[in-house]
Amino acid sequence: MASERKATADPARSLALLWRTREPTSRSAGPALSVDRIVRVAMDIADAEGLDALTMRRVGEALGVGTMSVYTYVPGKAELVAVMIDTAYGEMPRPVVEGDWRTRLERIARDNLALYQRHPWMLRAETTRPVLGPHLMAKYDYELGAIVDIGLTDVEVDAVLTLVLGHVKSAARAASEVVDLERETGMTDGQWWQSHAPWLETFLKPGAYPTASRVGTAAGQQHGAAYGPEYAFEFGLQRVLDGISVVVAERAANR
Amino acid sequence: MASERKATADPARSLALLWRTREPTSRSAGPALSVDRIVRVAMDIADAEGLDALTMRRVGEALGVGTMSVYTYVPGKAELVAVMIDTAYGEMPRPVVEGDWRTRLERIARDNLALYQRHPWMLRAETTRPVLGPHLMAKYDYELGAIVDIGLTDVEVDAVLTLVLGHVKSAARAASEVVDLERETGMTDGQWWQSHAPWLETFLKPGAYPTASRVGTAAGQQHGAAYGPEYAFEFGLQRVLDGISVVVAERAANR
DNA sequence: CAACGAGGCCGTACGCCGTACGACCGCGCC
DNA sequence: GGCGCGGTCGTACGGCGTACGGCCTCGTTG
Repeated sequence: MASERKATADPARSLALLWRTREPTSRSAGPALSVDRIVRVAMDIADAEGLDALTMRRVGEALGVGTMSVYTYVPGKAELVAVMIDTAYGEMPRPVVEGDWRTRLERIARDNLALYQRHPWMLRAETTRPVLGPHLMAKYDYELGAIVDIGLTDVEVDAVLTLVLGHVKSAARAASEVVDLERETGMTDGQWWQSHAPWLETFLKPGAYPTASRVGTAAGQQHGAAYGPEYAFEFGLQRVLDGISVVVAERAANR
Repeated sequence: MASERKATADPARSLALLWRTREPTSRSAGPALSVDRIVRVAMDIADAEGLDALTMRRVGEALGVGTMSVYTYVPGKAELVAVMIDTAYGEMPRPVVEGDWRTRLERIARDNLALYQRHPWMLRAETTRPVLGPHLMAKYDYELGAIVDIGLTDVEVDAVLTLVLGHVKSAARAASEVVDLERETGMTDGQWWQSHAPWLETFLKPGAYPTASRVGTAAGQQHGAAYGPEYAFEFGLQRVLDGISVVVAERAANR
């Protein structure tokens, strides 16, 4: 539990960490640790085993160092996760994409999905307030740049991006949950359904919830698993882009 | 951390709990506790103070009972949260709404938003696999019923609902994060920005990220806070519904 | 060249958490 | 009247994040 929330009374410290403001040590042999080494190791752990496996003890261990040494460089776990998030944003490509806004926005959606697939722990990290690191800024700037000129107001442009990124996160979360529950239980999604279905039928009065049964079954058969996260992503993304097209076209007509 | 994931090796037990299959005790004086009392108290705690404040010790205390007594009725915390979720679904209205599908779907979105506002902890509870309780089934059936007849396939109908509910959850989460960080830090969103902005400007090279700065400022000024969760909800909802309209119209034309 | 002080390192300990285990106890049933 | 069982719960264990204070090392200074 305890959450990844920052208790952070001190914005200066948190931001300095994110932006790596740090006078280099004058010592000849530099310190054994660094924020970057810590972050790299922490991301490796979280990528491989999930956020729950990321403990401060574990990080120290992986670095061959005492647990508390980590605290020399990072005020606490919440701040560590914040730096990890900003670092992950920094890994994203920011290509200049040819084509219309829809192509560009779709590309942004797919890049964000890929990010979440590479770092599923980002979906569970609760940030409450934006991280405000340099890479988030760069990402935000880049993504806005792809759609600033589509004829909407600045406020609307921001809302469009929020909408698309929100959809990506939703879909990514659904997909990720399937994956890591399989890891935890050792059962595939299909096996899980097969083990629950007989019991569920016991409780369910026959004929109850006809719509739910029919649609649920149809959806379950269509996709291999009971839920088709990739389908949900694609379908939803096209709907969202269609919806954005409607306003864009409206504005173009009224100009 | 430790997450609200169910370790649940035993589907029978979990489902029996959800569906309240329990032969009434023959004892004269019934037991002091019950699943319902536990769930009610737990929801009160979570509603008032958030999921982090919901501990088994706390639940026992609120019931005037030893911590471990709770485990007589509930296999563990994860299952407790699952029952809480299903119970919350049971509270939702399921009116027969007059009007077209868009009206009905919009109503569903607003009802779900209201649910999350009443029980923000639902946004943090990680369920990985659907809860499969009676009230979730009823909710799913009801919501599908509002849109089964719009001319899409069953699979698409399911995807439409997933899309809309996903948007609601995204927006609700954004709104909730603002609220409970204010509670935690004792600062409003505006105050938080004011305390961070000067530091951020220190790090930011002037002229860097022009688009982000302009759009971010515009969005910040438009809404009272730096982020306008209600606006994001409304804007996104209309876009999503517009997008759905496009397919619906397409199908109607091709029929 | 010796003394100092600061910065990096980290062992120990505290207060939380979820929950396994086994003891106690009072009631309904044979 | 004795038994068994369901409800209750005290204690304890292993894990977590992290506060605190000591130690050791090394560049700096007199």
